[in-house]
Amino acid sequence: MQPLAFSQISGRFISQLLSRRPRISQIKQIHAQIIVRSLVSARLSLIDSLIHCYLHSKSLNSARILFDNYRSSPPPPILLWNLMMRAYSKLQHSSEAINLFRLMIDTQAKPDDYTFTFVITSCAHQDSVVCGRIIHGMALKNGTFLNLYVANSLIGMYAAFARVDDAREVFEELSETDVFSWTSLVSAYAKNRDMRKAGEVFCKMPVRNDVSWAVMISGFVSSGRYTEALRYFHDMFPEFEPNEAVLVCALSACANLGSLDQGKWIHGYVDSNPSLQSSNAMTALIDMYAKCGRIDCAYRVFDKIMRPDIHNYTSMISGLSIHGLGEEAIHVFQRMLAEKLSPNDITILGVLNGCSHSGLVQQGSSIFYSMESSWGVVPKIEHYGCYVDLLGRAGYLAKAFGIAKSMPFNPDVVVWRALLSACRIHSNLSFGERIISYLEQLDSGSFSGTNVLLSNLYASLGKWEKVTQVRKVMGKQMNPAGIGCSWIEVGGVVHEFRVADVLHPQIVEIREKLGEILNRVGVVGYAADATHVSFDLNEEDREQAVAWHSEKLAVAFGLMSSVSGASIRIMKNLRTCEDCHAVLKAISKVYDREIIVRDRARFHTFKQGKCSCKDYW
DNA sequence: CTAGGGTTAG
Repeated sequence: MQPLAFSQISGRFISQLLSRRPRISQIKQIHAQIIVRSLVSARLSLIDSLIHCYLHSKSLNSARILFDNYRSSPPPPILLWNLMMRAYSKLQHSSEAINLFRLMIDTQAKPDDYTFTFVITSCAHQDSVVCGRIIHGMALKNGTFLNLYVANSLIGMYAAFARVDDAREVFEELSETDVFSWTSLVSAYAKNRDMRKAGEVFCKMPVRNDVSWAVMISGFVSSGRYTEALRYFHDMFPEFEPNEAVLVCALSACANLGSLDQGKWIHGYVDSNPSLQSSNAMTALIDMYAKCGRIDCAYRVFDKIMRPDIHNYTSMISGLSIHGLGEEAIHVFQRMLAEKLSPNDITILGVLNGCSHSGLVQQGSSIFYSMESSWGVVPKIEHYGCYVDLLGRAGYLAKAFGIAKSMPFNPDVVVWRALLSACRIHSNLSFGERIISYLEQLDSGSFSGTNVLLSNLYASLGKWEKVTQVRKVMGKQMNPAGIGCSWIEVGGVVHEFRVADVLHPQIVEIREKLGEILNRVGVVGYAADATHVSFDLNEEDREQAVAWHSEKLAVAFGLMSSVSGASIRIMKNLRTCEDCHAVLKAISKVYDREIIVRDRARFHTFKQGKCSCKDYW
């Protein structure tokens, strides 16, 4: 810390010093000098500047103490109230900003347009819309018409709560609008998962900017419409350069689609723009590579980061975990601890997940039981779910069940499913049926995922009449669009396949190729298993449906297009069925190809007739 | 030496 030279102190000199926004250590020295030399009474505005500087250096408490002293007499100017509120809202202390607003009203100070914009922005971060509605009313009473800034923050506030009608109402009342008003309205529809309406408003916008595009792209990503997200991403060129937020969203879309080629292209774009090389972008790149099956590339991005932060570490650890590299995940976790970085709840979820899939019961248990005392992370239900999964997979069914029953949460579908899955792995029918009774009591919406597990449990025990029974129920409940969907990326284009698909333009050739594949794998002993396929079809159509199963179509297309030399990557969103597993093993052997399948968040690598994943079937 | 300082969307 450089001591300041205070030989020639005057109020004017201090005022000049403060106007240069000094660092916190210097602000404190100046503050001390103001007190020592009793400059306060001579110059009240020095206190204003001092508060300003404390806020600038994010020392809210110091600023607040000065502000509170100020409040008695004379009253602080509106500007200071506003600055305090803005600081609270910027630093995510939205409740404190609202408290201050209340205090302001109580002390008869009159809020202005700035006050309203800051406090309404804070209301957007509250749990409920109630506060925002009240303050909306006050803003209306305060002036004859709504200031554009105030109105825009109201639209943004209603957007945050997905209250499209309220947002629209404020928007319609405006006599003039700007890009903020429009973007906020688009954001309201996007938050409400209504991308059709969001798109309509987006089209009507008189002026768009990078944030408007970002809102659309992130809206598509959060409603799971990744292909459309990438289409918008491409459409924004060359009119707009994507900013960091857009790239992170686009990378997330690539990660979810397994779209490695497009992900690589974005990586190149980031590499050539130093301004885009933020921590968030690195985190998204690591995640993208990991989820596209390229843990080696993820590692390379991670290793280039000078001082990885907690988010970089978290995505690296989670990436290793979904690749079944539990030991490696723990290794990176320990490296992170050695760097004096404290894990957050997601980091711990990542490590536990890694332990779970690698059978590291000791390490996982130790992390689970010490997470609160060591790092102050209170276990959430997800952590219990992960731990139950860890114990269950390792065969400690009774212990896992005990945790599920005694944890401080009511077990949810995820926890019961983890147990049910463990019952399947360890062929424990009696435990499985007990868990099913718990699952049925939960009465929570869709049971399709549960029924898949249940039917697989019965199948693994050879109880075929039970399998048929469950499949019948499933056929009635399941959304046909949500099942049996696989996709593969070839040359930057994602090709999607469904059971009994006829939509693909090259479907005839793909079908031919599939016929050839099935003939060749028949020789090494693969026989299609009709019990796991397309339950809503009649017996007659089953034989064909077996041949048309979505993963097979994707693989056939991959072989036809010679994807990435030796390896074929398929991404899918449903559990790999036994039949698919068998055919992929056979194909990897006959065609001498490496086939990587991503099933939800897990990778299975098929190589020379074997699968890397031990715990699966 | 006083005035001015401060706004909204992902």
